[in-house]
Amino acid sequence: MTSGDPIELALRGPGGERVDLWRTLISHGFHDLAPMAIDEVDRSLDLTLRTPRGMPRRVRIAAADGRRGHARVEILGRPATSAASRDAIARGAARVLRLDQDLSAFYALAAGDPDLAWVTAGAGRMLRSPTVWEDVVKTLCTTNCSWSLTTTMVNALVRELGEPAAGFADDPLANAFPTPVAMAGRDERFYREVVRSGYRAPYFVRLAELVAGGGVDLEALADASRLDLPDGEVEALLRSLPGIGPYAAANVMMTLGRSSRLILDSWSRPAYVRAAGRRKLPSDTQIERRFRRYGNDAGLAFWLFVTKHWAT
DNA sequence: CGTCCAGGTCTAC
DNA sequence: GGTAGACCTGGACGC
Repeated sequence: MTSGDPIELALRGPGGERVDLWRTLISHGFHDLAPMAIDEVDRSLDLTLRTPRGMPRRVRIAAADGRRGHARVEILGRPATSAASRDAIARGAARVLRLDQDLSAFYALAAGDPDLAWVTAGAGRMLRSPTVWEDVVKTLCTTNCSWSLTTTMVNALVRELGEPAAGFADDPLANAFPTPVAMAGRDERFYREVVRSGYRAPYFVRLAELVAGGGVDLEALADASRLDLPDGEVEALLRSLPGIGPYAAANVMMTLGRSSRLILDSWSRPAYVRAAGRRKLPSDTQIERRFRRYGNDAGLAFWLFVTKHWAT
């Protein structure tokens, strides 16, 4: 094997569960936000990963042809890399696909639910960003606005403040997502006038300063060693961040593999009504009751319930 | 042209 | 603790 060969990842969960790669890539809308880019024909996802040293690298994740149950991670732009960079890229890709998450207990429950038995074929991994920071900022960009404005804001952040990926100098939307330090270097006026973030501008400034200054360690929330931390504490920490309320906290938590909270918003509520074949919108409490049997995975069960049709 | 509202949150009662 | 009202932006509508 040379340094330019694609990296292969076995698509199996820690409990031996099946992993549906495509279903994972389209598990929620963030695959449409820069620097990620989905190709629905090729069924591949491009994204940009930082490496310990050197420029960020652009990679493409797709099914490995000829090897069932494996994903291929191709390094784009400048394929040749050091062993350390390849290792970082392999770990980054596995992290984005959530291959470390054990869904076997959830699948055991879902198998007995006629509405959700289908998920045991490999659904339920929520695509996540290379960093918790990126998922928090992007989630903030989804609050109280249309998806097109979300795209406008994220594109501006990546284009203006992200570090170019090796071999992609002419494609600013392939830049790595900006670091907290890079975002802390801009003022409220920049976020209003360039990013078009409106009243969210001061949130971006405060959030970036908080994280860049070490006041909050978001990345620790993804550490396996912190899994003993109760969901309530994680939620409280997220809710303490500027602009992060109940919806945003639940959304970030699901990317952390903490899916006890239902993501109830103006999109998911009507989606539930359609998926359940109901005529009118039930209260949030009624919806929560339907998924209570899933315990700490209630939010995941709800999300899969309302996005079932995405796969087909 | 104006009004409404999108994958909400914050502040002030 | 619960609930109005304000809040940027831009696309989709109705007039």
